[in-house]
Amino acid sequence: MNQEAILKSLVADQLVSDPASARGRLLKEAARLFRDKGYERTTVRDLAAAVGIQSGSLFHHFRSKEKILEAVMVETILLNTALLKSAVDEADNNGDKLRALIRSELESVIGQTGEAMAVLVYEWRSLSEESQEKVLALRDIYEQVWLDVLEALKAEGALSANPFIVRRLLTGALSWTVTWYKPEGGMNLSALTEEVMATLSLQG
Amino acid sequence: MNQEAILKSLVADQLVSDPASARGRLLKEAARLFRDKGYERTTVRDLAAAVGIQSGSLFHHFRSKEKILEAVMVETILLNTALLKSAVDEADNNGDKLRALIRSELESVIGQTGEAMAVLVYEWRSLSEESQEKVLALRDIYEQVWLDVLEALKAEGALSANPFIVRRLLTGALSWTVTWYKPEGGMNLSALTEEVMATLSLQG
DNA sequence: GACAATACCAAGCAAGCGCTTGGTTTGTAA
DNA sequence: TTACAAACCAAGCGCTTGCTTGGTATTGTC
Repeated sequence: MNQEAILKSLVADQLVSDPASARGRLLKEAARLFRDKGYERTTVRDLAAAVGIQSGSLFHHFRSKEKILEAVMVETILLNTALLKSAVDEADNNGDKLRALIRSELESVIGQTGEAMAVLVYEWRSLSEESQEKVLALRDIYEQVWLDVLEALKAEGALSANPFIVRRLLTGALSWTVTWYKPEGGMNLSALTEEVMATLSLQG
Repeated sequence: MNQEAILKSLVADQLVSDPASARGRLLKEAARLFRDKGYERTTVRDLAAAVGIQSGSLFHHFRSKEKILEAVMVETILLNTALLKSAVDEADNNGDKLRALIRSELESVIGQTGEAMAVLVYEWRSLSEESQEKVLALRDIYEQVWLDVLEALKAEGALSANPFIVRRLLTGALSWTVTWYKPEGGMNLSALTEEVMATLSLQG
């Protein structure tokens, strides 16, 4: 299943907002603004202006500004978990599975959902505690996909370090790419993926 | 030269505030608050209360709230560049130099200056453009220490990936430790350093 | 074509924000 | 003791914030 099909399936199940709907467009703009200016610096007037309505009208769609942040995070993690699972399922050995995970996460961070992924990583503190728990539970599912592959690699001797530690180091390393990676720089996603594999000394 | 001596030397040169002075204590509290709540969520009233003065009195010490953030960042990077250089100078082969760099950066991120380091990494957007340039110039000096060692490792064949990319991946990986590493968890700094080395497949 | 339900606007409120002001206390040195 | 600067306080100004309110278009359904 390709990315488009996965998105459509999630929209059909009402797990993710249709990007064409009013709600979906607002979440998209919110992700962009939250990443560019930060959640706190982004005002409800900014959000409203980005979709061409009055600030008060926002509260017809969301109970509060924070609920917008929560929705951005929840929908992003649901979508990317689905994409990650799909990617890993298509590979048939653990080395290729790891490569697929790295590439999928890089795509999430750098591509379409990049703005929302950055928000997910860097605006954590702005969530209320209840929202944090909700997002955390979803995050655990995502992380388990990674851990299954890393533990398999460890078991077959291809990895010498602790899988939990490796995953945490990779989380930081991959999410940080959003601050420096520019596709125009001459290095495409495949090449970047291979550089990460090489850094782990796990070539082809 | 140990950490204490390096700090004293920087204080003597007036590059870093004495942690015992009013200014030094304010910067310490500011770093803690900025990390815990974020720069935007931290009010000048919070900052003032943390050192036991009225909010207006802050502006006797700093022209604006943003100048406080700038000072936290500038002093942190100056101190940690000095610590990093000192650490790398004490090792005598490139493998050990890399180990020293990793350990030094982990100490910066996790130890005494951890709060300020987190601010340096995650509150970038809240700086004015002029302040960003000032901090960026200092950061380049810090980064060059890393690049010298990684390029030497590449030249001697111990590293297969691109040194620039490796450094950027490590920046993310190491700074992210602040979100998950707890010394009480049973793993000390030396062990974590070795896990990072192992992840790079560069053991002892 | 009636009628809800949904989506939106225009106006503004209460609270909190960074920062300023005018004046007082504290420390230092002749 | 006097002189003066550095450090601080008490009060509050002007502005922005998230959000509310009461009302008006727009849309979908039978």
